[in-house]
Amino acid sequence: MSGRIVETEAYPIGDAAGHSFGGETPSRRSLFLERGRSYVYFTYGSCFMMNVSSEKSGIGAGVLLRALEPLEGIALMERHRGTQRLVDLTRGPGRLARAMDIDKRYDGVDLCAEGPLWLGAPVSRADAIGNSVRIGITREISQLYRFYERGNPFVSGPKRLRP
DNA sequence: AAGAAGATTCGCT
DNA sequence: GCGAATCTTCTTA
Repeated sequence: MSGRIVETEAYPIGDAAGHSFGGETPSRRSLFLERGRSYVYFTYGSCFMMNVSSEKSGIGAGVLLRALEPLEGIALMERHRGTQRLVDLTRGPGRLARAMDIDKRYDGVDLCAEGPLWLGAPVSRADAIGNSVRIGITREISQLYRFYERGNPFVSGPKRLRP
């Protein structure tokens, strides 16, 4: 399976809304690994979400993957998600992880190395990038740390946040 | 040992 | 648009 990343959110160093805020704990260890590792966590009783660590070892920060444009393995993603609605397959962080069958098994893996899960090179040039407040958080709500490709139908969130 | 909150999703109206 | 579902982790006693 593969997809083009069309929406992300940044949780930089010292961000009070980030999981690294308050220091390193066993479950959040991966966020403190050197840049390019995956940090997968479980929330709301039903959703896994995937981040890419973004700083050097020992410093907690990362980028949440919020949406993909599905490219390969769409039939398999449909099976994982239990729907055939293409536009809903990977629109949102929980759906994205479910479609790709990403769970704790992939927590901490090196996304820049050979393995079951990795980040590839861009397959096409990105259209204009919009930004907005982050979705679903209650702290640091004035920061515009959500980034998305304008007009892409696979971007999540309310319409007013994706013109 | 118990309680509350959470980087969401789904179904219903 | 709204509320429930669902469970891990951290906080407090």
